[in-house]
Amino acid sequence: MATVSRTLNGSSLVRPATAERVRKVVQELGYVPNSSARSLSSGKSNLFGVVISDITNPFFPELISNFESLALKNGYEVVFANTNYDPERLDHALRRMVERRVEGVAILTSEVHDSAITMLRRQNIPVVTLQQQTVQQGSIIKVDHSVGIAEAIAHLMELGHRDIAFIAGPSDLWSARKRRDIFAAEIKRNKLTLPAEWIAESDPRPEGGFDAMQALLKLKNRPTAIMATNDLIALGALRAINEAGLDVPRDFSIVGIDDIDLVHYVHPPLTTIRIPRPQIAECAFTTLLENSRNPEMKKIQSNLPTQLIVRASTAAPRSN
Amino acid sequence: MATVSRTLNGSSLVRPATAERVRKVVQELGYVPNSSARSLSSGKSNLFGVVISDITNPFFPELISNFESLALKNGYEVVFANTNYDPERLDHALRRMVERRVEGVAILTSEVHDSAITMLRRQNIPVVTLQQQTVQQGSIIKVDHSVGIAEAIAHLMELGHRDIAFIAGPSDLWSARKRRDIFAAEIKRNKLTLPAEWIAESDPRPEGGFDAMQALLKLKNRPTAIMATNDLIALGALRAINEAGLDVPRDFSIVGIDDIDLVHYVHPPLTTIRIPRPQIAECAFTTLLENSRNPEMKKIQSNLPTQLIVRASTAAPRSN
DNA sequence: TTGTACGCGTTATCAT
DNA sequence: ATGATAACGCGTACAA
Repeated sequence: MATVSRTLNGSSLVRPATAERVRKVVQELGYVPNSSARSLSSGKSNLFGVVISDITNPFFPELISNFESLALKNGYEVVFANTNYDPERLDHALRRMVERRVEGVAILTSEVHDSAITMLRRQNIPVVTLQQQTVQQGSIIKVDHSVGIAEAIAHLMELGHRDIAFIAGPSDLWSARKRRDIFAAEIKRNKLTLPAEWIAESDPRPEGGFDAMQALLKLKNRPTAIMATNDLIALGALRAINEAGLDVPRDFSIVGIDDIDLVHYVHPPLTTIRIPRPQIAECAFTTLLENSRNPEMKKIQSNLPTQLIVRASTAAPRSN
Repeated sequence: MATVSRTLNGSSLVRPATAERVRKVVQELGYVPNSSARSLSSGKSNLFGVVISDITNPFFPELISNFESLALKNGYEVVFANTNYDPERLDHALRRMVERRVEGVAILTSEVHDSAITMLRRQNIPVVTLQQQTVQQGSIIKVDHSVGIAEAIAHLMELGHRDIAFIAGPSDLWSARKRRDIFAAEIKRNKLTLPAEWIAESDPRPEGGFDAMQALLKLKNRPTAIMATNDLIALGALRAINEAGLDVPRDFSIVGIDDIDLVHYVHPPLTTIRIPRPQIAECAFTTLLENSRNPEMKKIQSNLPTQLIVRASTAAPRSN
């Protein structure tokens, strides 16, 4: 029994001939080790948890895909959970992850309460979150949106725009408020005017952007450029513009955030602010890995840049 | 100890007062049960596995999302794996699922070898796959593509098209070959001509569609309509057409397959053949649930319809 | 209604 | 280099 275990775990304390014999029998019997028993006995789960808020937003699958590849390469497995923007589902998901004794959790949602994380910390489980002002525990991946947003506004101004609206995400999501505030601050810094009605609030999905844009189209004082808090919203806005018989970038310039692959494939390809997904995934993984090896739980902070990617959805405003 | 276990599992054989006391202590200690120990002892993992081939294709996240919701509602958890079209990763994923003693696996990839499934069947694990001719074991979800493809061709012919090309997926994927063959048969049935060069082969991602369409554009005898084996490929083709300065549907009509949400949000919105994702997810889940309750493992076969959804990417050909 | 004791499949510790 | 045996944390049959 012990020898079998040793063989399967590649211990060197087993005679090659014996190992061979073991492997043969294993093969014949179709024996597959039981990972529950394994982790119960060893005290190691070899599991990381990843929580995201919307698997339907292409931003996240790429994150997951990258994280999973890294994990597999390092002999870890990954459990996923999709909260669908529902805090209750977040709690459920984290709970289940604790039950599985994951060795670390990456919470890559836009909103996390401290209470959720406290549970994890009580169990001494390393946590990494995306930058969230409300959360002060665990390691944090900061994504510096201000640079990208500043670049975007500068780009639009250079093209001649002075009337820029912003379609924000739901204001109960901290990340959405944060991006909106950065936008507003940057607008102010550039001494542009920003009527209240140019800040729209939207569900973070394309439908939301569609609705928000329809509202903007009804305004008497229309902006000439639209920035959206994510690409999906920007796509929804684009559709609303098209359905109104108007054209991008002739009638409106549009800038998104995220740089999901699909913005290449719409017409016109979207100008957007790239959020470095591969780096986020890598950063989350390595942070978890380090934190789980070093139980001292020193907080790791990282700061990832954003960057404007200019494509065809921005141009000089029509009146120019 | 036993009383604690009973309390946590909601046994009625516990005096309410005791139960309350237990819960309080549990709360204070921050105790969370260990699911490994639980499933080791009970012999039940309460786990289903889901394997998909490309999490980056929006077709799959919706599948996952639906499946996960159903599972949670029924007290099950789900482990996912993304094979990235790599048969080796499929084997790895299935292996890990067996190690976790999942109570069923849904293999929702386009290609599965019998050998992979044999391992699962040896362990008496229920399996459900999408229709795959090579695989004869386990339950099967059939998706009837022929109806949708026939509808699409009829729709194009009604508009006046007679020259229809097909961008197929990689011919080493059985599902890709199958769709292509159905298309070819349907073309023949309608007595249309189908030069060999109108059957393009493509990577199943937008880049593939882009490249394939560029090749089609170089042809002397161009088709007037393009059908693609999935929506992502269709989006790639659409982009290639746009970049060539041409217009859809003026210069080419395009029909995709899948009906992913995003095809609403490109311009023009894509005509496509809807594959019923929610039903696939539900069918996969209920099949697994039934099969895992009834260890007799009777094969369940279901047949799901496809349906043409007409939007704005199809119109009469220009020459008409 | 509660507590005791064994077993689940594996790893780890000790002998051998 | 190998085998016996005690954990790991939970469920459960059985005793109390």
